Amino acid sequence: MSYTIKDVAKHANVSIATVSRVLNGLSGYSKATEEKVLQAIKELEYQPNAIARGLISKKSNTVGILFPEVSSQFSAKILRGVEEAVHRLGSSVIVCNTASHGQRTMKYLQLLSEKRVDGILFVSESITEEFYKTLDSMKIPVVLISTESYQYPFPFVKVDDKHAAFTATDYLVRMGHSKIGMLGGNKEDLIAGQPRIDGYKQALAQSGLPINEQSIIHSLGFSFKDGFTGLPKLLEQSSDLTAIFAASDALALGAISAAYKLGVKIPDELSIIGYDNLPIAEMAIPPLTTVAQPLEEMGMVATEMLFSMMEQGRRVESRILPHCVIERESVKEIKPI
Amino acid sequence: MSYTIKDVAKHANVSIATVSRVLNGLSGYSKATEEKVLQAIKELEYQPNAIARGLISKKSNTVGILFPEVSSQFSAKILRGVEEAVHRLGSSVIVCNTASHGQRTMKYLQLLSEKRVDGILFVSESITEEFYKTLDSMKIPVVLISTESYQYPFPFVKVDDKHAAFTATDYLVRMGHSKIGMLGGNKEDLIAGQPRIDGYKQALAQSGLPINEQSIIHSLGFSFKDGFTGLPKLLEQSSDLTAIFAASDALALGAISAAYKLGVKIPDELSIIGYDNLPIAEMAIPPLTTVAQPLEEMGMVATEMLFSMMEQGRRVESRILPHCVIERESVKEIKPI
DNA sequence: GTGAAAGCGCTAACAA
DNA sequence: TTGTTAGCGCTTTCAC
Repeated sequence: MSYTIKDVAKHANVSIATVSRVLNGLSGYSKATEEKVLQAIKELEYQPNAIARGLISKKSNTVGILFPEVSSQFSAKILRGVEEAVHRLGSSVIVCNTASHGQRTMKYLQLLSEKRVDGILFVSESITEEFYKTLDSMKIPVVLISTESYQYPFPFVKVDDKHAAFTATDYLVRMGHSKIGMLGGNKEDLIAGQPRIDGYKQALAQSGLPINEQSIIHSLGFSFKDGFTGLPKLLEQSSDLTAIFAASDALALGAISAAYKLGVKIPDELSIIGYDNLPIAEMAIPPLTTVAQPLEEMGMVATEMLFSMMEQGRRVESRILPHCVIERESVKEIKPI
Repeated sequence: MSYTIKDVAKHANVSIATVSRVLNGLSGYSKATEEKVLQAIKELEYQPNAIARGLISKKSNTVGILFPEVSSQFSAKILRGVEEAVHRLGSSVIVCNTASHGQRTMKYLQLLSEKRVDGILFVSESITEEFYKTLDSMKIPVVLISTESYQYPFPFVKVDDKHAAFTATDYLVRMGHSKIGMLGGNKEDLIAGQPRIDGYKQALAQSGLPINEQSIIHSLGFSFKDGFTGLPKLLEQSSDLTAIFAASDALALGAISAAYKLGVKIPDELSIIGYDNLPIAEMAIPPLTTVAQPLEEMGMVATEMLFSMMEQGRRVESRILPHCVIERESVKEIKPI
């Protein structure tokens, strides 16, 4: 059992109130008592009990973060930014892996509520009515990362998916491509799925290029496997493609592996641009050209938003962070005909 | 402000002691009062305050985990296993990114101590005397993951690095290779660096193959970049190598990328086996044959060890988890001469 | 079967 | 400048 403020008080021959004062850097004691107290703290190696502090201050100095999948590179990068900012701001972060499972998410929300976390970060998933209700009843700030809600008023930080997809596709156009296919994620996904398809189509339309539904593959997810199985299908449907926009880096890597198996040379016979700029992008062969989302920064910005809501008690503006294309070697410039 | 046990008691017309009893599933009340209390809890949507509970029970139901780098795939996989087990066991996990920085680590230890976490998981890094002292003074269970300490008595869970490196190298031998090089990590690293080199040498020795220091590159780390710069050097020192054991998957992928640039065909001209079996291993071209560490399982097992120490108060045995080689396509079988 | 009351370690209002 | 005291929300004796 470690020492309490009482022990320190006794040791320093002062009251616990005085100890509390020097502990919290308040005024109301002489230099001499401060010395005495500090000395006692050092001698006893006293550590204030954050739980007792939390009980009275009604602050746990802890925030919760919910991921559909903590072990993905995507989540890990966001977590890195969050962890950095949270600690800089004097708090800790509890991580929860929801596995995109509603009931599990509810259990976590319950848990975080009982633990009296000061705020919640919600990543990638969409907010159901059930989530909203309990989030709302907790009366603590919530910030969404890499997702948004059209129905519920939570501030968010993300990239403009449609715009980023436009940028990726437009980059391909500028590199001389006109037969451009897309390896899409789940089109039911209104936040990260459909908007990227819209951006792709808009880029094509803006350059006067035809939009052909045969040139799009809609996968169920954004995974390597989806890309691996998706590419052959896409090439079968549209054999004259010279470039592909993949809606995630994992999808793109899967496509590259499939292309390798098919003997299709990247980028000589087929160019590919990805989306995310995960660490794997630069490990690809060839290194993957991709549209970067500033994941760590998104985590940091979201955390800062959360804290300013916690401190000032008022809502904060959502933030759209800039994306940019990272040129590597998976896209080849071709001469327009 | 949410409701307290007092409100529930008032609402149900019982004492707070009774509410506490039903909350904790203790005996000492009639079926009828239980109903009343449960009803009141439901109506008020009462949520017990875990902080108040923690103050009195002296348990925070929280454990801390320290990583040198949370955002690596390696850490993320371990975290996934830990998160799973921790929640199954009724706790939460606070993550800390030490950046392999001593002072930062000390700050986190301090923080976790003040938060009165029930246990600590320490990943990949080695325990300094300073860490040991504060860990020891916290008087809570500690379990090491993917590292161990020769000087301090913390139980650990890891793979047998030397043995796993032996297995990897021996696999290459069995596939007919006799000119085998190694892309090593930091040899100053007594836990993950040197043992893998030892395992490699032992496998060679056991098969009567010569050990040539020119066939080993010692990098500073285990990263993609290290592999990328390491391979050309290795090939320059020993141009007749037919196979390479890389001490990590990242190192192996870096080597594969470098080989690609050099025009060296994998596995036709050079075979490569990795170490870790991260998700990136199967995304490589060609898919990487590697020695798998069961990272998620390591996280789960370590967590279970931690909890059994917390509950039973006594030390627990360290665990060496089995490794195995995952055959993919980066190693070619060659006929012995 | 149920309630009153003490107290976990701390902060903050109020006195002195 | 300093101490006394009343809680924060809960668990747990100890009475009844």
